[in-house]
Amino acid sequence: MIRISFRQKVHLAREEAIVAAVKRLLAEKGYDQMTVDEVAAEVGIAKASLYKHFPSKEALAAAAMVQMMDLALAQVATQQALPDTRAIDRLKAITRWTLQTQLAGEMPTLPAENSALRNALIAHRGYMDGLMSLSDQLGEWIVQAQADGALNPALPPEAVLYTVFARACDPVLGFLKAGGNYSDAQIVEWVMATCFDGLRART
Amino acid sequence: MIRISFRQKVHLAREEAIVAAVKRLLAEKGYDQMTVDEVAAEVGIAKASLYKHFPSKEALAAAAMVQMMDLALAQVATQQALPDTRAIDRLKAITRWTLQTQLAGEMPTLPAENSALRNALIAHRGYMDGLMSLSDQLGEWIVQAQADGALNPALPPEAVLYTVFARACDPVLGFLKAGGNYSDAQIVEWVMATCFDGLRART
DNA sequence: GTCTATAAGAGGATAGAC
DNA sequence: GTCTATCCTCTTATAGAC
Repeated sequence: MIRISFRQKVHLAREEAIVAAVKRLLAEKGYDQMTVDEVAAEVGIAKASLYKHFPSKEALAAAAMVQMMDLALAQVATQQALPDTRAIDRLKAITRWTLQTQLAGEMPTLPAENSALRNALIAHRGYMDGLMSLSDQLGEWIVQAQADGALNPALPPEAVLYTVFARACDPVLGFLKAGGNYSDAQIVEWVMATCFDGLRART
Repeated sequence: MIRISFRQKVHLAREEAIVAAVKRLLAEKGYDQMTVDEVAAEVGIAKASLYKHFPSKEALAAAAMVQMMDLALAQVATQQALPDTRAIDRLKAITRWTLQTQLAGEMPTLPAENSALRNALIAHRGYMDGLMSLSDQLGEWIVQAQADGALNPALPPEAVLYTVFARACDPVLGFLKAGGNYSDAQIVEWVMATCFDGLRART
């Protein structure tokens, strides 16, 4: 029993190492430019061994995306647990976490419109469940924040939701960071400001 | 002489057809997923003939990007020619054109962080000249609009510039369009609103 | 389950006839 | 300059020994 349990632990640890490598490479290069050879090299095992754990490159990427989804849901749960917090502040907290994660190079790029990965994710139950759950939760906060008069009520909640999601792949972060003139914290605050307050001056 | 001129016209017309096909495919699938075979098929010529006009896939894409840059510069010139127009309104007009173009499926996706295309573009004089010119012009408007009290003066002009550029690949447009519930015009106005006025309610 | 070696195929680029 | 046919590299995926 102990021996099997130990093997399972090793097995799980290896899979976690694989997913961690995929997450990093996905964030760095995107799905198309990430090769399975690179993943194997980064983990330090042979490519054929990778395929014993995951049946395809798509499955590899999907596992990484599911883990990101879980992290996002954990952030939501954290906000949920805070009492007496306004919906708008919860939304901002999630958005800030998203920006910080992307800036740290730990946010796998979301699949572009017509990626092969997109189809794999749509067919992936765990990922879609997470996405629905996340959308539902954020949707509630959005409606609440609009009722509170904190969010522009003229925008459909759907549009607000997508705008928050899109921060996960906002290229502005990378552009500003590439300049090298600003701290990560400063960049995050500026993008938060453009997102929630807009470019126009507030009177 | 006439014969040569005629041949040149045919040559130019063919190259324009090629670039048009590339622009469309680039907008539809992105650089990585666009194949040279597809381009040749869409133009209706053999792949080897394509390579008589452009030496590589990168050059093909660069030509399309240069044409988009020229279109953007033409929009800027149009705004420039309008007398008595506020800088903020010129910026908004350019942004709106960008959104409309993307929504119409005519905006080649900008190269992601580490694309092979990105390096080709950085080495491309015509593209970089256009980009500089565009940045300078928009930069002037941004500074002017901040001085007018129309744009948030706390944001570095750089951040505003990148935020406007990023509208060219904003996934929110595609998400909202995929829902099928809203007109293109409505979608554009909502994204314009989130961009300039932000998500928060204006008091 | 890990490895080495290799199949299978896509896709960028070119040779050479016309 | 256009075509057909081909080359060659890269990449996903698998076979088969251990």
